[in-house]
Amino acid sequence: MNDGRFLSRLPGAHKTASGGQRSALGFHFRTIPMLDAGFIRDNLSAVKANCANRNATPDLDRIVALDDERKRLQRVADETKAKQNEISKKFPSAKTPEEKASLKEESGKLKEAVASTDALLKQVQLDLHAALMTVPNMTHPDAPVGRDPSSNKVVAEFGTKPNFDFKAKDHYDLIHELDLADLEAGAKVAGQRFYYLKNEGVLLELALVQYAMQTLIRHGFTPIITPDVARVEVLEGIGFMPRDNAETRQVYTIADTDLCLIATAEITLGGMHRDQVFDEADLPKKYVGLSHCFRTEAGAAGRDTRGLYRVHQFTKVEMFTFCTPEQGEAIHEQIRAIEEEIFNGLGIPFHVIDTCTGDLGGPAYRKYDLEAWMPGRGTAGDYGEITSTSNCTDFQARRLGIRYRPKEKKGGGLPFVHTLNGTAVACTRAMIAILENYQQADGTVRVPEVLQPWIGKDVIRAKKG
RNA sequence: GGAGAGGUGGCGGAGUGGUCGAUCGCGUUAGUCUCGAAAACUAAUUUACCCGAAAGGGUAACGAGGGUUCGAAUCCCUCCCUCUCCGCCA
Repeated sequence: MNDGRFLSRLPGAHKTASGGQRSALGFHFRTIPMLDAGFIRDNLSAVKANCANRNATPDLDRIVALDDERKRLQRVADETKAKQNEISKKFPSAKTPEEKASLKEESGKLKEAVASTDALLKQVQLDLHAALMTVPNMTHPDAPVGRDPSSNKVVAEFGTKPNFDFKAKDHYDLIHELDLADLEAGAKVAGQRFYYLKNEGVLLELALVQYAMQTLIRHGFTPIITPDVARVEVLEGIGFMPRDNAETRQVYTIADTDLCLIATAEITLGGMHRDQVFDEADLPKKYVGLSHCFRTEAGAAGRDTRGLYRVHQFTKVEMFTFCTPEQGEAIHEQIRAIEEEIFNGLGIPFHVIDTCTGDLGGPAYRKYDLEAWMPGRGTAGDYGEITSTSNCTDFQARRLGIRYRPKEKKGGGLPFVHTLNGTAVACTRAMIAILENYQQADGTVRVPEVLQPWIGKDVIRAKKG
């Protein structure tokens, strides 16, 4: 799904809870950006080209200049502090009051110098940080280049579109006729785009969750149920912008707290290991998380208003892995293969999209979407997104401070892990695909075989009366 | 929500104003020994940033932020978190 994440400027100073990256000033950044200034400096033309492909316009030259200034100020501050430390060391051996007084005076002057340099340094660090936050991830060389979704590339197709000898209904009609959900009650109680599931609608959701969980457990993923809320800084670490103004913000914030309702378990799964250092031997870590997802759908006014396609709350089973850079691409392919397995197992026709540069969003290095054929969508059926899997390389890990200790220590600091995520099942979208593809001429809907054990029947019929 | 106790390196746990980036134990890694392993012994073992080709040097960090001081893990203030007990509750 389109998570609605995008890059924008972060407000500069904000207090941190704990952890995070520490500068020489002791000042804490809540997050650090995907690309560090050194990388940008060394690869300036490549980064510029990448930003152009991604419709991003960070001021890269300014970043390099700010980094120069940062280094200069850091050196000045460090040297002054070194002098100050020397004076302190002399103090215990100072005998006379005069000696002590003169040491105090000297130290006092240095103290002022340090304070002013530190203030400048802090501002430069804030500016640099803010500028770096606007730089998107680099892009996989094989990802299609293009400005908008029209450049997305279909890389695989699975299943066969149903050939109905009747007029296909859309899921909205099926839900009402079979009494699987109550959208009116949802609107009355919580507002437009909320819903109650009912009857087999409930069983369908639970069955999808079970089916997805069981499949992922079979693939060695650790099952997790996560909180449905998370701190603002975790959202930012994952790449969301919860501090945006209310008109553009994609997530709900909880009044009088620094918490948000999560838009995906990617947030809570990714945040689970923030500020940690893994041993390389423990990687990859593969999780499958269940959560509710809440989205404001800002900017989607008037789109997909019918039925369950675009709602403010839904249930989702999400894959998330922490791994080494070397493992990342293979795991991305594995996650995509699992998504294909899940929807092939459900008997849903779908194709796979390799997302183009302009449509990637900030964190993703490469992204595949599965789009299911939905016979009731549009006038004669259309594809609708059902899953999405991204390789975020170290973009999120940098912001969340997640590193690993390599088996062979190479010197030069600990590398960041790579993170990948992918939808196993987003219940409402999967439900739409099932209802519309499995409908029959008599208005009933067959139950996909793999879900029957949990639903206890093979056909969903209209209720009597 | 109330009361109390705590937050130190991968883990455990010392340390109450300077010689502490931090005793010690465990773990991990390497070496010795061994046919091999274990045990024992020896050594290494936090991280970020800056300078440097490197060797090496500098700065910072003991939950977070601020304060006192020539000097703070250590004293003061604020906040966060964890644990125990009580209350409430699915």
